[in-house]
Amino acid sequence: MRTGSDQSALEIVAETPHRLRIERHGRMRVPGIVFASRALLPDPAGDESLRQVANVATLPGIVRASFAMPDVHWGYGFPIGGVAGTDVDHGGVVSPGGVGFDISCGVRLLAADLDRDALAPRLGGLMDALGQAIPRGMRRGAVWTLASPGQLRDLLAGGAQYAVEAGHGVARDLLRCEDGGVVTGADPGGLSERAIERGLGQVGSLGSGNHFLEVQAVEKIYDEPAADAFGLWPGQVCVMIHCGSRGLGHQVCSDHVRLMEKAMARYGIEVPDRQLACVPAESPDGRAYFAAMAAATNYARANRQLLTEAARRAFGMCAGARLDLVYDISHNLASLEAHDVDGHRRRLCVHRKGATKALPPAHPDLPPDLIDTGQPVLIPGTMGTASYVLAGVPGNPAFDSTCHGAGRTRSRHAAARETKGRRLRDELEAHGIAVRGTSWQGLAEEAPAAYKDIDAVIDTAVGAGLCRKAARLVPLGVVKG
DNA sequence: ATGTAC
Repeated sequence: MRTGSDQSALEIVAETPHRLRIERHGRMRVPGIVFASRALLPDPAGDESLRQVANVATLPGIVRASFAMPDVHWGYGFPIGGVAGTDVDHGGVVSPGGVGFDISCGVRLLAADLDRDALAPRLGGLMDALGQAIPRGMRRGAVWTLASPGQLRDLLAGGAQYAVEAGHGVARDLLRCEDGGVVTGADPGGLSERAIERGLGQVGSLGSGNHFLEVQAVEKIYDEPAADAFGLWPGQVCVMIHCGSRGLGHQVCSDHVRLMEKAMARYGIEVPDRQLACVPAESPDGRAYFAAMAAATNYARANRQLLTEAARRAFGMCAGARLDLVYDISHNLASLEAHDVDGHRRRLCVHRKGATKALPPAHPDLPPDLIDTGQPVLIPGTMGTASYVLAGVPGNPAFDSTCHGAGRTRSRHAAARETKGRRLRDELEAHGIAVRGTSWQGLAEEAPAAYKDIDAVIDTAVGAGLCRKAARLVPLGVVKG
């Protein structure tokens, strides 16, 4: 198989129907493992993601394999849908490209005490209210305008916990956030002035691209005990929020890529692609990135918390309904974790870029009420298609990781060329899905036709032993960034 | 993803 413009062939072996192996060659330290059938791979004519899987396999300290999830596609340096663990006690690196520009981009699911049939007559009004209440698009305001850079620094240290303490949410919300809604080790003082400036006015905003707030309904339950523990039942109305750390996270990534491009030589590191800039995780530059990434992570968590409050107000007013947090989880992060590798316990820096952590049942990091089910995993589909709630399983080969979405097959440009925004809106409305967008082009770029089949992606993730299904959700209305 | 380009 040849990939894109690069004329050197990658040797790819199908190990199982759900798993391909890219054989080691050149400077690869480990093989590439892609959890996909050949049919699910992006078109190699416009996608270099398998070449990227092989490139990641050359990084210092990488162990086990360079992994790709079933939704893999071309990204900055690392593929989106990539997972890589490096041994930090043996020179293992951290790379901003392995996290992505939208640091701690993720998904939050809220469950209403409301059945879809009861909402039906009021859905239009609710969507209007959400359309008014949810700031979105490029530089278009936010739910919470911070008073000062000092207050932003408190938020960067405190995440969703800071937001709740300031009155934006309830204590129970934090029990249902990954990491309790706040990661430790953030150094807000280490962020550039530009990052702080960009962050001040965007707390509680969706942004654009594939970010959205969707009103959904539970269509099917696959795992009753898990659904019970997550608080989900058939016909229930839910809200899914997909967004990240906005301009602040983007600036953090840019700042540290630039620093690492210069610092790499000092550590004697060479990479096959400039976009894989990295430094040892346990170096001053590596620690600085981690501390800045943690601050951006807390920003993203607070962002989703503020949007939750805006959605709650709309639901209270228009539907007389309450929204409880099911879970909040990131799919763009690096974290320090202990894993068994070749019979030894190792401290790894696990990069997940467009990949979601999926801890198995009984994992010590789970809260007590989720210990028997495993970690809830939230997978947004595309507009007009299903979304999934999954759960972690034992024996996950990819450091307890799974997919994060449907995964693009067509570029934004190609999608916008082939689909008209207005027509897409009309089609969605004809299928009973209310649309509150911001730009016709933005809508067209997110056309479902530009993505893989979410059901096929999920079935592959399950078949590969990465997760199990808990519930399937279908869209009723979408507020588009 | 992103004040869609320093």
